[in-house]
Amino acid sequence: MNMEPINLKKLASLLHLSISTVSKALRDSHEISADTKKRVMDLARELNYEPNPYAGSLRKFKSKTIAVIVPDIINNFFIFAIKGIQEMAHARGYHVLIYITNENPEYEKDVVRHMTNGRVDGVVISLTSPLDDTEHLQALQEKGLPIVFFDRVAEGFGNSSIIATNNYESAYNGTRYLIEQGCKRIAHCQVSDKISIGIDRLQGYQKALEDAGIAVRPEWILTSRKDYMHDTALIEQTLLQKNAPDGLFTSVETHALIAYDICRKHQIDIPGQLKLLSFSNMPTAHLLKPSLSTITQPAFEIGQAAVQQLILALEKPARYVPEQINMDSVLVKRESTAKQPDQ
Amino acid sequence: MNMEPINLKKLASLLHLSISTVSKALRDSHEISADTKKRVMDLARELNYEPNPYAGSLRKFKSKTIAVIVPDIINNFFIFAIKGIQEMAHARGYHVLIYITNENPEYEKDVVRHMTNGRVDGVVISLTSPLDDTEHLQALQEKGLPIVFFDRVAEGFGNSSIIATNNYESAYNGTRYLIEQGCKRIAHCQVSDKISIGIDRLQGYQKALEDAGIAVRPEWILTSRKDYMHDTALIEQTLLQKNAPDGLFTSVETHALIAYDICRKHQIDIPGQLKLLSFSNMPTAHLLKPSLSTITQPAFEIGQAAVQQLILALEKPARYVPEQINMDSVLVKRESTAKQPDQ
DNA sequence: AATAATTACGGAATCGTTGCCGGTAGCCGG
DNA sequence: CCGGCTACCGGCAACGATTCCGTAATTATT
Repeated sequence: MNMEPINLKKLASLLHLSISTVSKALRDSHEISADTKKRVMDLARELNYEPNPYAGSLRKFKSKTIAVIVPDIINNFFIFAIKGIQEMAHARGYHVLIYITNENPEYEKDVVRHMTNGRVDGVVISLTSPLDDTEHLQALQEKGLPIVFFDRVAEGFGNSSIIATNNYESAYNGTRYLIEQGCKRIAHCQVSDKISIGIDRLQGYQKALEDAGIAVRPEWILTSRKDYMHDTALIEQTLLQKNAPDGLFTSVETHALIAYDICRKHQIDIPGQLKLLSFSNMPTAHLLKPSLSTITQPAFEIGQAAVQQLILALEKPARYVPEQINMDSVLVKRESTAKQPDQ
Repeated sequence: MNMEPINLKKLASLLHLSISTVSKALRDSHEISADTKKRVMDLARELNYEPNPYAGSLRKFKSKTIAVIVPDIINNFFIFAIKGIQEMAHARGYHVLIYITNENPEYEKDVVRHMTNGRVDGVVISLTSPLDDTEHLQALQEKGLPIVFFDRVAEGFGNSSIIATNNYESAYNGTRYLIEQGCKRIAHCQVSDKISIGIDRLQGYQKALEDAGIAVRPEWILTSRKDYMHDTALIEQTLLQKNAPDGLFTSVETHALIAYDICRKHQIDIPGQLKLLSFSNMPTAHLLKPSLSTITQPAFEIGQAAVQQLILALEKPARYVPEQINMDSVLVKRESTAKQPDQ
């Protein structure tokens, strides 16, 4: 069952040609006659010859492989982004190694560090590490590996493109929308206070409150620890306090779902007592009870754009200039933020 | 910025040692003195030396890389399975290449064919190809590459483990449950009539009908073409005909969501007019309106088990015997199948 | 004290592929 | 008839790491 492998040497001996001739024939070199090319290609096809990718990588310092590093996969944003990354990469002939850091900065560092050995030509990453702790990324840069950030980005990396959404504006508009719907006490649940999207979205939220003349209450800025139990307790306690918020703006769909569960448990009416708005790419948002108002990012397109930038950096380094691409997310208004009769 | 690479040669020259000595020292060989080992390891750590994986792969015919091939990624079953695969693989020191075939058998064949070149040590796959068209998998087998199937499996591959759920029993129990809830006219939407889970689930559905003395109506066995428009039209037409089904049992969550949309559009009451049951791993099933009754597979565990089997085949081929592991799925009863007062 | 065994290291081949260089045969112009 | 040109092909040295083998120096054995 374990057939002996077919390689150039094998082909060459069968065809009574030299290895280099076979190699050139397969690569359609002009140095080889049409006759010979045909003989070589026919036999290669017949024997199902597939060049060993690692031998080529060793010579050419290119692996035609990229890494995608994401904090989480149980999150529809990343699912759609990965789908975009995957499709674009394969369309351009690249293979995709996937790494899930589980929101663990130490693990992310490990993964990134082991990436300096030529296994991949470039990296597409959505960070879980705090913005002030990025030496592991610097190391990659120094090795000359192109990096493209998406969604959770780090700025100030000279060579790196950044693909993100208009987080500040989205959060501003979302918060203002909640205010327009009658909310006066809006809490915000951020994914982290140390990463880009956490900071940008918080600022948008704060600015919208200020512009409406509403004081920002620090105790209503909830910061996730990416721990289900902790986050649940934090949100629950906030929603159950006296004079509780009448609006909740969450930064990831997980927290919106937690809020749903809490409201069911304690019979808090959405949107009557609490209006809920969340960044989310859930395909079921419109089917929930009540349907969930969302700020939806173009996740698939973000993934595609990230890979396009990366491949540009890899294949036309001369023509490549790092770009900061900002895509618009859309606010989809549904029942969870509906204005009530008495409001 | 593009620092010169550090490899064994570089380390050797810096340490005034030979390449082979450095290599052995790093691998903790007994041939090397403790002194030298320490000198080597210290410098390697200081310079952040990472061995080139492809050079080793070339010599040892092992890449420490596996491929996971799935038909789709916008499907929570595969999401959780991929998470399980990923975690287990990384825990055992393997890298994971991901390929999404988009339910396209031709693309799957392409991917599999290009896998015979040593890029991966083994393959974890959920099939999209019909059961009677598996030469591409035979080719892998002949090359000696271990394959582990999960969920959508192919039998009769001597070397291959199979990880699946009790599809027949689950479908039987699910259908019987619908009957117990008062359904008399149950339609079934299968994912395909040519793959394992499609066939097994259909048989379970049919047997449950027979055992209840209900005739199987072929026109109520809907076969997906994995095309959103087509599937929507098919289900819509079935649900709108006169004497329409009073129960729908779908094999993938996508079709359940389609059914939700159709029912909303045409004001068909769930569960009043139509009871809905679906295989699904949706985290939002309990939050839908109405909440969705599901048959939920242990997707994460299936992914883990698949990789465990694969690594066993790779690392202890002598001790490895192909296994057929069947895990139980659970039927979660919710509103979409609730018995009505008059039933 | 002579031989055997052990320790610690270096040399060189090897994995499969690429690409530079060189060589031969045939053809043409001068 | 010879130099130069093109078309076509082969030899060989890499790429980075592993591993078999060889060897010198030191230690152990009888």
